[in-house]
Amino acid sequence: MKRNSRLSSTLHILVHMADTPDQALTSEQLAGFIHTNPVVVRRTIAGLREAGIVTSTRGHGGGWQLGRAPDRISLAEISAALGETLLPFSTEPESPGCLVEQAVIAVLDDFRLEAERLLTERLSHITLADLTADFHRRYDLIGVSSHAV
Amino acid sequence: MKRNSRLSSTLHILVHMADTPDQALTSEQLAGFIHTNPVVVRRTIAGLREAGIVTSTRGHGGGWQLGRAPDRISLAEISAALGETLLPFSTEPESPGCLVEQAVIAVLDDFRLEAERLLTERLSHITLADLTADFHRRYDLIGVSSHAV
DNA sequence: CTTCATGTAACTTAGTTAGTTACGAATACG
DNA sequence: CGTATTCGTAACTAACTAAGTTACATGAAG
Repeated sequence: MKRNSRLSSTLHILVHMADTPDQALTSEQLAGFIHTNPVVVRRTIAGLREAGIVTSTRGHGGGWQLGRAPDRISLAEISAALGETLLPFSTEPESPGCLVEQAVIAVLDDFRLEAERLLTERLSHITLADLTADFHRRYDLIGVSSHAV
Repeated sequence: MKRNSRLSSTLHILVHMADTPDQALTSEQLAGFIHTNPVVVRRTIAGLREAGIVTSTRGHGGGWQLGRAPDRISLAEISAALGETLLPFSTEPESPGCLVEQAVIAVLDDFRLEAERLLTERLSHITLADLTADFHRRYDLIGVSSHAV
């Protein structure tokens, strides 16, 4: 199965937004960060706007900004707002009435429910602020090492 | 993203195989259980054969059987043998050199590694025998209730 | 040596997602 | 004003994936 890069692209964009909190970034600029098209960006983060994670303003000087402080935006929320599934397997019944299938689906659904709870719990402890902090740590390290050389 | 039903279909097939341990089931019969094509079945469970989870024999009277006892076949092994990814998101670098991307990928990879470890651990505690037991429990319940009525 | 079954390659079809074009709606600025 | 800028969104195209299908070679049983 093909893996989805929307979560990682979106986080990339959001960290850039967190890094310039005083100015709105246009879809065009955001698209530049992840080498894609402005329309793709708008489409992708439309769900984040509905979740209040980002705000958008139209017209001159408009663009995108974070909807609240980075330490109050968790990866769990972002993932949910993107409409991503944490677990990729489906348990749609395909042979209604087959007891074997019912048993398989029951066990798999139990597992999925518990797994989703667990993963969401963990993702809810990682915030955008953690990502920007990690970024700045890396940035400072580069600075120090180039200074030292 | 579209969800993958290969794990659940394969489990369905395997429970049927576990339920008739003394006879080999043909791809044709297995395909019937999940309403698909024999070739799709062979292709799907080819990986399970390589993992020793099932065996196949050709020619007259041939077909598929479990490679070992159901209580020694875990869902973790099955999932791995299918080549499924437990987590659907990718972290391929797309802007090499971008420190923001590096930070995002580092955090996401950490999360994925830990999540995969956790999910695999849980899946390794669920065996095919658990599934067949659940199936028989359901089967007996139906039997009892129709007897009672 | 005929029949049955798997193994596998090659092709077709369907469905999903990214990318693109186009244009309407809203906002700022002179 | 009205013009430039920017988002919102629909519609289309292209690329990719996975399932389904056909065909045939290989191997085993009788």
